[in-house]
Amino acid sequence: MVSIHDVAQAAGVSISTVSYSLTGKRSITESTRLRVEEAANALGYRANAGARMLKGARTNLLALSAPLHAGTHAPAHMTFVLAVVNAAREYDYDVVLLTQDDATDGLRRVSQSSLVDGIVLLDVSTTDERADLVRELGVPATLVGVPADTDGLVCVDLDFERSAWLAVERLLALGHRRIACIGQSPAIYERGSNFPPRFRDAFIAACEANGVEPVFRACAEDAGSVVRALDDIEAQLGAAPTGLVFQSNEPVQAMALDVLARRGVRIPEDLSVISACSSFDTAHLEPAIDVIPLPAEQSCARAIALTMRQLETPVEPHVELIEPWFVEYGSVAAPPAD
Amino acid sequence: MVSIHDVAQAAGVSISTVSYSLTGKRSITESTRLRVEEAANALGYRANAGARMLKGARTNLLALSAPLHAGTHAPAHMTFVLAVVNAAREYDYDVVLLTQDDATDGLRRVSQSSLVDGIVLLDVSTTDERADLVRELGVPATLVGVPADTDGLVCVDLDFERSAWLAVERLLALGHRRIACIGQSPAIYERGSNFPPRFRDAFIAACEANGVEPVFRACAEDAGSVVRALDDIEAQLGAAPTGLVFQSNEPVQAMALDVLARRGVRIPEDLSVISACSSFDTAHLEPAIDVIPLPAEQSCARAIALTMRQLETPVEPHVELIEPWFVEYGSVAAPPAD
DNA sequence: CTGAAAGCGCTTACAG
DNA sequence: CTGAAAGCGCTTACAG
Repeated sequence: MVSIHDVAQAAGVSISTVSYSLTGKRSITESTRLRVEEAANALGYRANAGARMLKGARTNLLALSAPLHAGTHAPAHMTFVLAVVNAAREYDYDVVLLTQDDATDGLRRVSQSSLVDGIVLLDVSTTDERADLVRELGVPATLVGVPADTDGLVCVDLDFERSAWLAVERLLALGHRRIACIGQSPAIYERGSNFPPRFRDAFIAACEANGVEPVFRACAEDAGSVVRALDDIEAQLGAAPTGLVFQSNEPVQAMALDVLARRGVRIPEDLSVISACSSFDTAHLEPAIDVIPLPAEQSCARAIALTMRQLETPVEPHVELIEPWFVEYGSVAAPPAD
Repeated sequence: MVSIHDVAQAAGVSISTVSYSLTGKRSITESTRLRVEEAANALGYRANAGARMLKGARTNLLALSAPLHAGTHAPAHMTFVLAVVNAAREYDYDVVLLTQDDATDGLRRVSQSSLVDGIVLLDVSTTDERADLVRELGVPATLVGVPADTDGLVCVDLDFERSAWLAVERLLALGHRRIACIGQSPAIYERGSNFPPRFRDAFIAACEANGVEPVFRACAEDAGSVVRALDDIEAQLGAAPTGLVFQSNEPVQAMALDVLARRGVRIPEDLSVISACSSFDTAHLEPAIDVIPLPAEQSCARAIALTMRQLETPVEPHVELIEPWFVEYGSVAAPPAD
């Protein structure tokens, strides 16, 4: 590998001049700077990563802890991983990917060996052991997701409570009174998952605050469960709902739409449908469904920005909630006249 | 961060003794070795990554180039990424994840700065610019996938030709004569994709070699296309096929099975179905479908093993094809009596 | 405006 | 069996 000495020799300057020329950390006569840059380019020089790290400077490496438990939707997960990597590149950072197998060991390893400058945690659960670890390690870190105990942590997430209210209020404003929500698989609510319970509780609260019956139904990812969920909802309401909120993964939403279509339910004439906190493209559903997006790009960009800020200066621990927004594809309208 | 000096002081030995104790690169009196290990554990010491790299030793970091073009199936992709990370951990390696945006720039950056010891490329296309880059950089590297020009490269992949033959011969052996294959989206064959054309051509060759009409139909990922593909196949054969091979992604297979079910086609009584080179779990299809798996774990484990071997000793460039195998779920039987 | 030199934290010949 | 010291390739005070 070509070293700083090679470049210095080729440019006829000292190694410190090479370093300063390339980092721009002090002013250099234009002509020599150019000479150095030419030599560096010609030789394909890049500062040795190890040497740069050693100087106690930045390693320009971030750890991304991305466990993939069963029940995590792989495409959604991939979206977040890619969003983190791309956001990190904006700050000239590369990402070391850590997976399930060694969630805490891995984080300990890469931070205690000073391999990484900071950490981003994805898919944070309510009782996430990685949260304690982050507190213990005292490394700059940002969690995407909000654990039960946020003490001392910097967290980013979509505001799921506001998302539920947004969906409910949208339907209420149009005059809907029989509304329901199809949630994630029951298992998701039983283990310490993060946002699904928060969304569910907020959905119920929003309904109650507005004097409509809160009908929420968890739903496993198979055709039978979807049919049963739809039937249960209708039974509980005593009539077909006029507004339906999905807070489930893509296959469940696709299956439910399929069942509704076969039953002759027209969207939005008979039923208004909103897909809440979805990370996939609901415009490709049949029909396209209005969505409150789960914004991977925004969440991850904020997580990276907050991590970068922690590298410069201490950041007050806090939870940053991203305001939800609505994207219309025509699946929401006034309820049918009874 | 705690340094080797802290450990040396705590254990009352020199730093070289600490180093040798921990790396095991020379024999140390049991008692002092124990004392060192205790001190190291108590202090939570890990050798500084930068310093270790600098000594010209291993960085214990691998670059994983995982571009995600449109048309790449995200879950399949995620499976490969995780398989690489997990396989690398077996060798005490961590993985720096590089994505689309800077495929070649990124590889150049991490290898020329000596950040990584080697490279693994995923999702290699026929004319992949990363192949040229690997040749140019001269870094230990393994491609998962086979580009058109494999000169000087180490590649691993499932043997797609053999997979096609395996599927065809399975059906022929049971007496099927009207067989067809539903392939990937047409766009996949037009751009320089890697294995789909290889599979298609081998499927056709296998049919012709056995004197049956080769019916291959590319198919886009929407319900209309699936219906048309099935109809076209029947038209071309002049009758319903008795054997069907999927070489498409999960949604297309699910949609096709759905259409067939609605038409009253029973599997395997009326139609034998094989899912070829699929990375997802075909046991969850309705009905479960026999599969020739696209073995992410095996491919990635081999890719890592081959990269590791290149770190020790030069490895002769070669293409290593993984022998395909068959997993039965009961979707294949003898054809119906005409 | 530029250079010589210290030092980051390791590993590993070189001594003893 | 163990230690003192060189050196990996940078960055950055310190001189001039």
